[in-house]
Amino acid sequence: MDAIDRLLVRLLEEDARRTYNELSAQVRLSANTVADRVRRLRAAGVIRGFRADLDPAALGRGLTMVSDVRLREDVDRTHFERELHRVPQVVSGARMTGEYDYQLRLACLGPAEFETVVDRLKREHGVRELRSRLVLHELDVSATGLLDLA
Amino acid sequence: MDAIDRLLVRLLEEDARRTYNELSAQVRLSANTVADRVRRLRAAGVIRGFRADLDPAALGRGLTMVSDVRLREDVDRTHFERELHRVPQVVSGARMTGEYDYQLRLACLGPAEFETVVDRLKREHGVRELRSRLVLHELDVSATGLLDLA
DNA sequence: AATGAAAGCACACTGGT
DNA sequence: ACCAGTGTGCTTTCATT
Repeated sequence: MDAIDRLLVRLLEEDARRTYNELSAQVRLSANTVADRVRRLRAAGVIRGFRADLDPAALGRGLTMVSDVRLREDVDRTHFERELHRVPQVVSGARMTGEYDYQLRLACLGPAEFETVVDRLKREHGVRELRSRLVLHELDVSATGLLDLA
Repeated sequence: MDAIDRLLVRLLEEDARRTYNELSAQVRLSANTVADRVRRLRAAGVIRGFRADLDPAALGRGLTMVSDVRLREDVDRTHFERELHRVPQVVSGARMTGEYDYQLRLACLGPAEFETVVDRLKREHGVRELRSRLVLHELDVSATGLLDLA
């Protein structure tokens, strides 16, 4: 994980579809060596994968809510986590310390859909309490931050 | 934005480096047409870009905190949002409704670094109050959700 | 919008320093 | 770890429907 690896990661973070050839020109190594390095970064788990970055709004999901969630005492967390992918509006989530057990991010068509999601989480997934707020807008914080101290 | 576009988006969401050739085999159109469709999806803003998905832990940032933030009355939100990228530990953020003004996600080396970030946000960025909790682990919710109703 | 043909590139191998 | 050469496969452009 030297300076060149960090540069490669940064370039792929900007545009994951850059060719090895293009990368090689930037880092002044052969395309071959670059491909090797990228494979190593993947194998090491630094790069988890390459994803298309989608705009929920452009897909009609203009309403994003962040919901803190507390589960009922009797529900199994592992089970909750496994079953959560059945609710398509849940776009991410994390277990957290603090007053609540999880924080979920919900991308919805509108308030009506959010309402059905709330009901569903309570009815089918053992959610006891739910504290939600609306995302007004996302900040773009140029994801290069992860590399500045790595 | 028909069913084929949705399938393409899903495939690129799984692996953004799939070739047009591979995609063409999946959707039973020519590679050419697939490339056209993907370009259109980009132009339409449905696909914002292609990103390498990095593991903060593998980069040494093993401590992720979620912090709700309230700004001092006198600070300009636009300015706050523009200057935030100077704090490399801030990996994402959003303006929100509710008791707090923003929610930030902070990827830190450890508690000591988090402490310096807290101080810096208060000293340099007009943060008045900060309510933080630790991310225990992220859930993986197979990001296909955005497409199931799109 | 979709297709096929063909030129130009990029990629994965192998082998070699 | 890095590089060069080679064959194969990919992307792109253009003409066509």
